[in-house]
Order: sequence, then C-alpha cells, then structure tokens
Amino acid sequence: MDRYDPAEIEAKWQQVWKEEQSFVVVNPADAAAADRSRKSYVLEMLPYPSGTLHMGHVKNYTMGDVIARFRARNGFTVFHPMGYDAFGLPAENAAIKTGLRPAELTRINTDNINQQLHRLGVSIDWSRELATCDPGYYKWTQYFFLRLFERGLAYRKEASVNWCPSCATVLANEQVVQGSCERCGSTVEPRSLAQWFFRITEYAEQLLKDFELLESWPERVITMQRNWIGRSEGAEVIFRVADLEIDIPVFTTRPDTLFGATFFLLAPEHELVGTLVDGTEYENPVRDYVTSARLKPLVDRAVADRDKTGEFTGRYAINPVNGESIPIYVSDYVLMEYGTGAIMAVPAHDQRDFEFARKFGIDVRVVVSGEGAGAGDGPALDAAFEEEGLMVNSGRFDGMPNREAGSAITEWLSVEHLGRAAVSYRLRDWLVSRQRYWGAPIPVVYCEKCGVVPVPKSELPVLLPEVEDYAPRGKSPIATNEEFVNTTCPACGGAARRETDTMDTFVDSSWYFLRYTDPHNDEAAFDRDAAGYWMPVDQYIGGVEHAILHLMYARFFTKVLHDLGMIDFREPFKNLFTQGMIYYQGAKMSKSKGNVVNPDEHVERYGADTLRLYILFVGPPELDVEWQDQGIEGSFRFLGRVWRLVNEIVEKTGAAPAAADFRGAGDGAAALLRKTHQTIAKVSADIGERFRFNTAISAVMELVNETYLAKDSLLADEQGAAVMRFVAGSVVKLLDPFSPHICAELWQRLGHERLWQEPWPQADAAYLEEETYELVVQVNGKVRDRLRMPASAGREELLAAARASGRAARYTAGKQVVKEVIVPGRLVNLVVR
RNA sequence: GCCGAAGUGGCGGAACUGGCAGACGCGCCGGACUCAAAAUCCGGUGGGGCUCACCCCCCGUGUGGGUUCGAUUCCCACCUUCGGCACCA
Repeated sequence: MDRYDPAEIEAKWQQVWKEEQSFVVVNPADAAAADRSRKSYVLEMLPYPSGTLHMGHVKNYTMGDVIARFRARNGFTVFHPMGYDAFGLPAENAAIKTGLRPAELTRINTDNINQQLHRLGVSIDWSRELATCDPGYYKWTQYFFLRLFERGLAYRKEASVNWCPSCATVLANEQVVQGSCERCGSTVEPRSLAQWFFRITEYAEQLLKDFELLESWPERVITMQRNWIGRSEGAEVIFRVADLEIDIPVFTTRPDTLFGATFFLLAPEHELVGTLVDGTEYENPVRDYVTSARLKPLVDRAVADRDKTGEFTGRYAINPVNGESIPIYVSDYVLMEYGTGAIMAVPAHDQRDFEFARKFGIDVRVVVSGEGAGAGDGPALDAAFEEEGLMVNSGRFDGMPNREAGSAITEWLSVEHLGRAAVSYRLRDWLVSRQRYWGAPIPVVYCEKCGVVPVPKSELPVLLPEVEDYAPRGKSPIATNEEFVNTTCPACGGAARRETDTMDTFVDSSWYFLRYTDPHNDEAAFDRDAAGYWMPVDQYIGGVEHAILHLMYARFFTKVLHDLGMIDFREPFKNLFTQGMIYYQGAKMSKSKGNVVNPDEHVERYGADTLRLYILFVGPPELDVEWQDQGIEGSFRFLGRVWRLVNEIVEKTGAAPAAADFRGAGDGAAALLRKTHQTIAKVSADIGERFRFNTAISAVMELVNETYLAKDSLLADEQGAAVMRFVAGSVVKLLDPFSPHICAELWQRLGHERLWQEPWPQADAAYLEEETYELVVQVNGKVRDRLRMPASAGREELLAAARASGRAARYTAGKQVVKEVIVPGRLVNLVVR
C-alpha cells in the first residue's frame, strides 16, 4: 500500500477539475422559461484581496464548498461563482509603501488568492470570475450611479460629515464605530463638505418590511439592521416662535407629554439659530456656543452621561396645545441629523431634558402620573418618570391613560393643522464619495453653465487615470491629473471639470452577485433573464461583521434595481449563514495581534483536505471557535486512517462489486451495515438541514472506528467483504464534501470514476431500525439498571421487566410504588415513597 | 444602561422534541509491534469514596431558587465572558 501523500493526490484532482471544467455551469438557453426548481445559487462573500487568504476565508469557502458539493450531489444545478472586491484603501496604502501601482498590486494579490482557492479544491465556476476594479465591471457600477442620480436617489449635499484624518477621506455612518474609523481606529472628525449621498433613507420602510421575504436569516442580523434603521413612531408638532413669524416643527415620540413641555431646544447646526439671535444681546454667546459645538469630536458629543450644556437664545416658542411661551435654547445634545433638529423638552418625562432643566433652573411639570412615580410635583422629582401612567395637568386629556392620550393629542393636532402623526428613522443617507484613488470614479462633471452634469452612458466607463502620487492629501489624488480633470460638458460642450472623488467600495459589492449571472456582457450590467434565473442567492455565507454594512447596502441596491425595473425580486439573499470567527491563543486572529495562523503552511504540511476537515470539525460553524495546533494533527491522522482502511479493502477484495442486498449477512456485518445507514442519515441531516458540520464529521469518524474493529473478521468471508466494500464506498461519499481530493482518489481505487458526479447516498430505512435496545430503569429518576429489550416490546412488557429487575428492586424494596412512567424506546421510571 | 449570544472534563466540543451527561477529536496513561524509536493498531481516561478486582455508592453541565416522575435542555433572579447599540427626542 502506498502512503497517503496529499500533495500528489490534491494536485492530480485539481488538474482534473480544471481540465474537465467540472464546476462550470452555463446559463439555460431560454432562461426566462427554464425550470428553476433544481437550481441552487451558493455564494460566499467575495474576498478583499489583501495579500493572502486567512483562516476566516478558509472556513468561509470550505463551508460554501461543502454546501455546494452536497447540493450538487443531491441533484441541484449548483451555481458557485467567485470574484474579488478589489478596489479599496489597503491596496492603495500598500501601493504608497511599496511603490507598486495599485492595479499591479491588486493583480498580484488576486492571482495569489485565485491560486490559494484552487489549492483548497473549492468547486468554483471559474468562468465567471470577476474583479470589481476591472473597467468592464466598474463601468456598470458607474452606470448604476447614474440611474440612481436620474431618480434623485444619488444627490450632492453640503453637510457635516465624518472625516478620518488618517485615511484622509470621509466615511459613511456605518463605517464609524464608537466615533472611530472602522478600518484604522482613528478618531473621526466632523467636517463640512459637499459630498455625494445615496438616499437609502427612502428605503427605510422597505428594508424593514422585506425582512418577511427572507427565508432564513440569523435573528441577530435582522435585529442589528432593525436597530440600525431605528424606526420610531410619534408626531411632528409645529411650534411658532413668539414675535417672529417662524414655525419650527419638532419630532416627538411622546405627544402625550406635550403639556409638560417647559422649554425648547435647537441643534447648534439648526439653520434658524442665526435668525433667532442676530442683532440681539444673545448673538455672541450663542454663536460662540455653536462654534465650539461644531468643533467638538463626534465621539465626545455622543457620550450620554456628559454634562448638559446650552445657551439661551432670548426667544420663546409657543406650545400649540396650551399657548404657553417656553424659552428656546441651543444645546448640542440635540442632533441635526435626527428628526427636525429641534425638540420640545419635557423634563418630567425625559431624563436628558430633566438633567438640562435642573442645570438651567427650568420648571419640571409632571403630566403623566403613575405608580412609583413622583406623583408629587416637579421640584420633588429626582429623575424623569418615563413609565406609563394617567394624564394630569393636561386640560381635557386629564385622566386618560397616557398612550391613548398620545393618539388623541396627535389626532387633535392634525385637525387643527398644528401637527400630524410622523415616523422618524435613525438611519442616515449613505455617504458614497471618497477622497481616495483606488475606486470607481464618480461619473459626473461640473460645468459652469450647466452645473452638475452626468456623464452619458455611451461615455462609460470613466476610466480611473494614472497618477504619479497616490498619497492622500484631503483631495482625491486624481485631482492632480489635469488631463483627467479638464473635460468638456456633455450638455453644452463648454469647459467643465470632472468629479475627482471615487465611490465607496461598498457600492462595488452591492451588486456583484448579479454580475456573476452574466459576467461577460458588454451591453448591460446583466441579462434580465439570466439574473432572474439564478437569483436570488439561495445560500449566502459570510462573516457577521457585515451584518449592517454590506448586507444592508446590497439589500438597498437590490430594491432600487427592482424599482428601476431591472429585476423582479426585492431581496438578494434568501438564506444567510453567518460564520463565527476563529480565535487563537484566546484572541481573535489578527495581524495586529500577531496571532495569525497561515493556511498555506498547513496546506503544505497536511494538505488542503486535512485543513478543510479540521476547520469545520473544530466546532459549530456559527460560533467563534478556538484554533488548536494539535487539533489539525488529529484530522490528518483520521484521513490517514481512512486512506489505509479503504486501500486495505481494495487490496483484499479486488474490484468485486459492493453487493446490493445484505439481508442474511452475519451479526457483525448486519451491525456494521446498520451503523453505515445511520451515519448516512445523520450526515445528510447535519449538512443539509442543520449546518452542523462538526457532528457530521464525528459521525463518519465513529463509523470508521467501528469498521476498523470489524475489519478482520468481515474480510474473512465473501459476503463480509462485499459489506466492507459498501461501507468503504459510503465513507468516501460522505466525506467527499469536506475532503474532496482524497475521496476522489479512493473512489477511483474502488473501481469507479468522478465521485463528484455520484448521487448522494441514501439511508435505507430497513437498516435503520434496531431490533433491540437498552431500556433504562430508573427509581425516582436515578438510573438503577439497563435491560436489553426487543424494539417491539409493549408498555406492559417494559413495566414487567423493570419490576423484575433485581438491581432496581434494591431501591424499591419495602417501599410503595406510587407512579410508573413508561417511555417506550427509552426508559421506565418507578417512583417510590 | 439597553438588546443579543454564550458559560459542560486538562483542552476543542457532543447530547435533535424534557428522558443513560461528557459522542468525536486533542492531550495524558497503559499494552501490542520494534534491537530501539517514529508511525501504526488495541485499551483506559469527569471528581470523590469504598471491603479501590472495573463491584458498588455519592457528587457533578456558571450561581441560587422553581416547575416536573425526571432539567445541560423549560421558568425566575443573579454572576462572568463576548458581540451590537448607546444623548436618536
């Protein structure tokens, strides 16, 4: 018997798969009419090509491959493409360091990853490979930008935005974590800049509602998105500024507390602040306050337990429900980006307002009174009362439950044209401009005469020009390329300047799954029927770190494309699986912590089959797991064990077929057959239904262990040998999705061809049933005996056997049996007193 | 502070619908093979007690309570760890 040599076997089969194009699928000739019931689109999040793949990728792509191979063997036409999220800052930063052009560097990295994926033996349709930095791809990213622009969904606006000083670019809200840049960790600064946004807020309601179209998504991902979108129901109420003919609307979720409003607040950025104070004695202090608030880092401003600050404007607002004049202040705890940037403040029922009122000596008026609440009056309160209760001090609404009163007040406001029911979202529009080089140029020009003019479709792509220096200077490096910048206006033919910002790379990855369906199309981003045939993605797999970012942007894009009439579905990913992270030495594997385990070294040392097997065996795929250096050794040993077992069977039984019917086989053979069918059933369910690859693998290990023990006696006779061949074939088939190379090889040695085209084994119910089982006999819930019983035994028989048990009798002697619990197939519990 | 996930041997982890806790793997211990070692094959391995000959008994799934004949599993309270959100009116 030759030794198990993974390097040789893996190269051999990878070559076969490449030559035969084993995993290439073609679009149906008439995609619109084709039967879609047996197609399955299995997709893993595309990698960002930063050098090489890490263990997280290996886990991601192995999981996807197990599902892809499993479905293919179960009769599905599996669509399993791959590409590269190739634009982005790291390539550019590395280019600045190494002097290589980002395009070159990216090419090197994608080639490298392509090779790594081949070496892992992932069953990918390589004919559809794409990179988002190819002009043939980003042409369509730019095209979508223009379609959004046409619809008013892409717009340019001057706003206070998040600026990362270290990346020297602006960031979307989603890319700011706790006031810091998601990528580099620097503290983000506010800056007022004119930037391009996508109007994702327009889709806030759809993004929430369409969760119901999803088949299976992790609940926590849905929750995270729901929280991020942050829908609040309430009312918009109009307050008039006394002495000035100005109306200021506010948004509140508590219209029931309107009678308790004792002051009014504007965000420092509110456009009316100047109007209120200009020319008054309050102008200077208020302007000073606004200036300092604007300079404050966003992190500092977002801290909840910070002392409340503010400035009185000298103006008063009139409360529409009771005509009272309440003072207007400016305070930085009011955010311009949320609601209307102005609020009515009800200190008795909002903790933040309460703190402000106490500091500034403003009245606190209770209008909702409930149990445990300071039913007492304002001065007695030591905290805001935010619970439910009955209305007081609220005119004709007194005595009503506050929830009811909220609706009644909103209704009344609406009749009087002083307000209306309203919904507000926490979600902000998606800021897509970036002042960096390595991205898709935003396809617009600025003309002195015509203003903002979109580049016509026929002139796409707007090619990313070469530049001398990629270093970020607060402006896109492209801005230095005069040849690029200076152009003519597509509308009037006059002189114009190109936009020099590039798009956020999350735009690129918001539609790549559609491009795979028709990757070489020059006429369109994709063919409608091809996309309609393959989409939506049946199983999407990736890291939970994209719960909000990529997954929400891709959902948004899909909805826009639906509304543009380009596709018929509104959700891109029907089922989502989020994998856990890999820990090592107690911490997340990361370059900065220096605790990375390099997959290449392990492929070299043990082979891809072992690495794939181990990474899924180490624990449940959705949980974070700990990488153990010695653990992988065990997986390698196991594959060696399988190798020797199957080879020995081949050597000793020759090419004799595995007999189909083993009825009448000896006891040992029958037991092993039963185990085999049980294993087939378990592995099928674990992969197909539960995604529990670790237990599927351990089930195969059990079968292999039992086979080793039965081996010598079974190989002694002909029928036993036939059983052994059947078992060997089953082991190889069951293990194939995890470790496809060794299985392909062993399958060939068993006298067959192309394991990856074999149908998945089916468990025969006739073998699953055990004839006897071990009945547990309990006394008062404690196990006292185990009896072998026929599977057919009835309740009476089980009870009689339990009562006859001598061991159990020791605990029932002299006592009275007050209850008998009989669970056929499991146990009998005698309850004694 | 709010929301979510998790807590089981020396370690990674099993236990599907409330029914034998610790599958499988790692590590460790012992045996076989070998001049020897590696590799391989076989066996043992939660803790404690015992007339420790493997009979047998007790304890044991983060902590404390509860429901139940029976709880790793369900309920309540708490502790710890990780993730998300956090002045969003």
